[in-house]
Amino acid sequence: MTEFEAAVAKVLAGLGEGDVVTYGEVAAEAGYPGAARAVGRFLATHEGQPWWRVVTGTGRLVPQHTEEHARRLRAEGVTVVDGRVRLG
DNA sequence: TATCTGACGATAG
DNA sequence: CCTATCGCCAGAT
Repeated sequence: MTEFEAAVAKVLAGLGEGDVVTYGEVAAEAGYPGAARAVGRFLATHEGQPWWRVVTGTGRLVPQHTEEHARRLRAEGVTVVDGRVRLG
């Protein structure tokens, strides 16, 4: 577990049910602004993380995982339309 | 150390 | 709204 991973995991742990953030937000909160891709890699390689509460900067769900992603978000009360989270 | 890859992001067309 | 391209960072080989 690297410092970067620990920081990201900590930010994710702070999320609650129905809460959604972007990769950029997570990276910035973790102290690594601009490392959005690294966040995605972390979620993709590490299990046990609330990855479904993380979406792209435009509200798009995780590519190639939109089905499972949308399903999990809906389960937490998040409105998903056409593979995207309703921005409000 | 060099090179490639990916669940990203912003900009241009 | 879409796709295409470049820039970004951290990890793996």
